[in-house]
Amino acid sequence: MTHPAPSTRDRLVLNAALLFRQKGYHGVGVAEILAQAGAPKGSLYHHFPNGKSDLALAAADWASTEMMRIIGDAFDTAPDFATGATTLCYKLAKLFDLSGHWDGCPISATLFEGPQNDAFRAKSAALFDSWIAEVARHGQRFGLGAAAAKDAAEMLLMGLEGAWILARVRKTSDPLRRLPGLLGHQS
Amino acid sequence: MTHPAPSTRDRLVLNAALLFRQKGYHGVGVAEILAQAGAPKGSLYHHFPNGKSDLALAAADWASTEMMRIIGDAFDTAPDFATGATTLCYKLAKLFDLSGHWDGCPISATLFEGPQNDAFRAKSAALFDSWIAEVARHGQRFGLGAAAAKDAAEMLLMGLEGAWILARVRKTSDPLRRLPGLLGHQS
DNA sequence: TCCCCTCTAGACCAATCGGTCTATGCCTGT
DNA sequence: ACAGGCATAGACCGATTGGTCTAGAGGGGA
Repeated sequence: MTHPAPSTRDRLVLNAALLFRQKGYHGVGVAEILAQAGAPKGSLYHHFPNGKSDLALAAADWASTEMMRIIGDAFDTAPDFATGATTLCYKLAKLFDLSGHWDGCPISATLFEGPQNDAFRAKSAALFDSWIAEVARHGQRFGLGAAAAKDAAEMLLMGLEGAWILARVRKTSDPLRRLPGLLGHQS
Repeated sequence: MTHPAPSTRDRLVLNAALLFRQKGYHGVGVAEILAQAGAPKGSLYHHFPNGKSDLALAAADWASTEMMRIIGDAFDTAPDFATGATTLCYKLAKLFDLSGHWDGCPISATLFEGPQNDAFRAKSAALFDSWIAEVARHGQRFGLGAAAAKDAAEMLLMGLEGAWILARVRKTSDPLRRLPGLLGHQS
C-alpha cells in the first residue's frame, strides 16, 4: 500500500486508464470517469484543459509505464530471451485473470478507438515502439543480433496483441499462456 | 460490377461495416451511417428493429463472410500451408493499402468496443472460431495433424490481429507482409 | 490579517446520441 | 381499379454527451 492519498489528478488518470481499457475511448463518458474517481467536473478541466482527450493521453502514458515495468520484471531475472518472453506472457495472463474485466491492451483500447486525431495515432505508435525497443534491448543482452532482436520483439508484441484479443473474446487467459509455446519460445 | 442496385438494407450493412471498422462501434453514430448509406432513419429501424446493435451484428456477419472468402481464395490455390498463410497475409495487406483508411480487424473493431453485451462477445468468439476452423481445415488438408493444424491456425489469427494493430498504428501494411516470415512460414 | 493562487464544486449549455412515431410512397396480387 | 403491406421518409423525443463558467474552499507567504 504505497498509496497513502493519491491526488485528484492521479485518481483521474488511474480510473480513466481502467475504464478506457475496458470499454474503449468512446465507450466511456467523462461523467463515468468522474464518478469512479470521485472528482467534480471542474477538477478534470483544471488538470486537463483539453478534457477527455488530454486525459486519455495521460492514461495511455500511465498504462505504458506500467507495461514497461512488467517487461523489465519479466526479463531482468530471466536466464535467456525465451524464458523472459514466457514470463512476460504469464505475468500478463495473471493480470488478465485478476482484473476480472477481461481487459485487452490498454493502448489499443484507449488510443485506437479514439478520435481519428493523428496525435492519438502517433502517440500509440511511439508507446508500442518503446515496448518493442525495450524487449529488443533484452534480446540483444541475451546475444541476439540487432535485427533478430527487433524481429523477435515485434513478433512478441504482435502475438501479445492477438492473444489479448482472443483472451478477451473467450474470457480466458489461455491464449496468453499458450502464446510462448506457439511462438516456439518453449519446447 | 455485380452490384446493379444494392438494396437499402445491403447499403446499410455495408456502410455500417466500413464505418465501424474505421472508428469502432461507439465511434460511429447512426446519423453518420444513414448519411453515408443514403437512407432515412425509418429504414434502419424497419430492417433492424433493435437499431444500432442489430446493424452491428449484421455488419460483423457480412465482414466475417468476406474474410472467409479471402481465406478460401488464399488457401485453395496454395501448394502447402505456409504458402497459403503467406498469400492470406499478402491479400489482407493489399486490402489494407487499398482501403486508404488504415482499417484493422472488422470483428474486433465492430464488436469489441461495443456494449458490454455478452451477445456481442459470444458472436465475435464464434466468428473468430469459424476463421480458425477454416484455416485449420486447410492445415489438415495439407497433412497437419488436428492439434497442430488448430495451433497453426490460432497462431496465424493472433499474428494477424497483432499485425493489423501495428499496421494501423504505423499507417503501413509492412507488419502484415512481414508476418509470414516472422512466423516461420517462409524462409 | 489579508491576499493570492491553486484546486474543488457543480450548475448550466448546446450538440448529439439512439430511438419512436406518424404519414406516405410504391409495388404487387386480385 | 383497388386493396394491402412492405419500405421510405423525416419530424420529433428525452437522455446523455463533452465542455464552459462562476463561485468558493483552503492553504501558504507577506
